[in-house]
Amino acid sequence: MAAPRSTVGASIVGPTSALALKLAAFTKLSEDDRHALARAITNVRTVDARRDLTTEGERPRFVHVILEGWASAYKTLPDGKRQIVAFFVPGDFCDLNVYVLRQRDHSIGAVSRLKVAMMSPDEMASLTVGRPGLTQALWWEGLVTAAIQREWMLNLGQRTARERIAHLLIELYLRLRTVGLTRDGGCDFPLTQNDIADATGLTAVHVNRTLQELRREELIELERKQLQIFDLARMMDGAMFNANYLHLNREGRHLDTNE
Amino acid sequence: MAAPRSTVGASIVGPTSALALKLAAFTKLSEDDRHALARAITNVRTVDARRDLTTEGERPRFVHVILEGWASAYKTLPDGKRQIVAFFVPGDFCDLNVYVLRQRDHSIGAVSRLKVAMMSPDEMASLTVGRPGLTQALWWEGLVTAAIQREWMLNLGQRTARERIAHLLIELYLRLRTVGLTRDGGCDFPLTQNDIADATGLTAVHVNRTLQELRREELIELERKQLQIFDLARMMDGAMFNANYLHLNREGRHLDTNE
DNA sequence: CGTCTGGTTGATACGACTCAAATTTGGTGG
DNA sequence: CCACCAAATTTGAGTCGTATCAACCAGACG
Repeated sequence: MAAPRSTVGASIVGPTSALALKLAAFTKLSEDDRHALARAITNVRTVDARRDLTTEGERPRFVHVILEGWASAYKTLPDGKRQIVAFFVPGDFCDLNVYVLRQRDHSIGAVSRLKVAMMSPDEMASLTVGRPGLTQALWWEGLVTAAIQREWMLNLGQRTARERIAHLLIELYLRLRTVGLTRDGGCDFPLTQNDIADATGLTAVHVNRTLQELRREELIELERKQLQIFDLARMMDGAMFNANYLHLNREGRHLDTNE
Repeated sequence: MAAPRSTVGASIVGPTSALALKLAAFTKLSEDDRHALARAITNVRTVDARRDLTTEGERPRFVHVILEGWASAYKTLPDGKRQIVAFFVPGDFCDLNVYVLRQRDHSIGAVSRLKVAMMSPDEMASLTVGRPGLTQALWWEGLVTAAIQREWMLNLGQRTARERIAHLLIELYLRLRTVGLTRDGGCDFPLTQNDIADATGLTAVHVNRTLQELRREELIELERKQLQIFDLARMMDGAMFNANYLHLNREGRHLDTNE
């Protein structure tokens, strides 16, 4: 799998934003597409770590795109149990098209300090009209989000604790890699063991012991919010990880612009 | 919550198809919208129970709409474990927009004998062009499908066996009710205990014992593929069921046509 | 320098799994 | 209509993975 070059200097809003890099994993965007994306990022908001961006029940007015930091989408039960249903990293849309619905059925919280772009329905519309490549790329983004959700169900329902955790680490590592946020085998990893527990349906205690196991076997290193994966192949094997669901192999290459 | 009237005589393809009934839970479609939907159902395929409609890895060429019967979407692991990630009942799209992707990341199987309509990308496009109400209704359908997936994650990750199973039964009952396929408290229910197990991340043995418990408490009756829910309120309570995520309260009523 | 959040450890409990076998149901052909 | 078979459901006994509860520790921060 061809990893994008590490792009340390990539601008947040420029034509090589995380979003543009991510969409490039689907199809080669035109110069115009990339500039339209960059221009669409006007309304930027900063959110402190552990603050909520939006909460369940709210009326959705904007679509959010992560520019910096990590966010999580979660649902809670009356008895206080909490399930994280998605993580969002730079380049991800939190909720494509939601403004069609009257109320949100989940909350979105900042895992680390966030910079997010807020886009109105109108802005989204003017971004896509007359840009079929970009439109399809955005559809792709939505479909991949749904595919990730399906894989998480497989994770929650069928994998063991160890497999679930390993799977999550790998997924996030690969997603960060496509937007240039890894450097050889490692990446920022702001999740607490509690976050991992809420995402995998385990308890924090069990997550702790399982992480120790992965460390003991020298598969990973994880401390001070830094993750290092020493042997990706062995990790993927142990987690029964199949990257198909991320659809990162330029599946829209027939739409590539050749400029 | 206003349940649609039972529509025993509703035609499969007419303007009161299950699909049209379902979309009406979002917005009142125009005469033209409903006829366009009816006309779009041309390529109908019948699939025997327990046969696959499409399989993982395949190139998606069509979008499927269920006209009759139930289907499931599932993923399997190399060690043979299987997770059902969705059930589809009449009026449901199996995979809105999938043709944007090069390969499917999950399979779709017939639970019972199926009638499905197959629609090409072109047909979908000509269905929506110039019909903003219908377009938004289809977006809504996609968003609700995603919302259901999130709720299932909450189910898999945080609820007990008993809650998971009760939740699944209620969800399917309510979904069938919006397309007129229930009659006072009961509905067809073609899932085997094995299917329920694969959808809830439990074993069939445990599903069996849990169903017995629900029966013993006179909450439900389930035999010969017929489900009866005796006390929906108590069931919803016991499952911590919150119907918000189904977005059935005509959230698109501002788009209603007044003809 | 105390406080707080996140991480670690130990002991114990239980919900759900496993394996194995029996029973019932539904469908099929004679 | 009955005999037969496969699929689905049910039952029992024993086990295990993960949860629970309760301390304790380390580093970050005001």
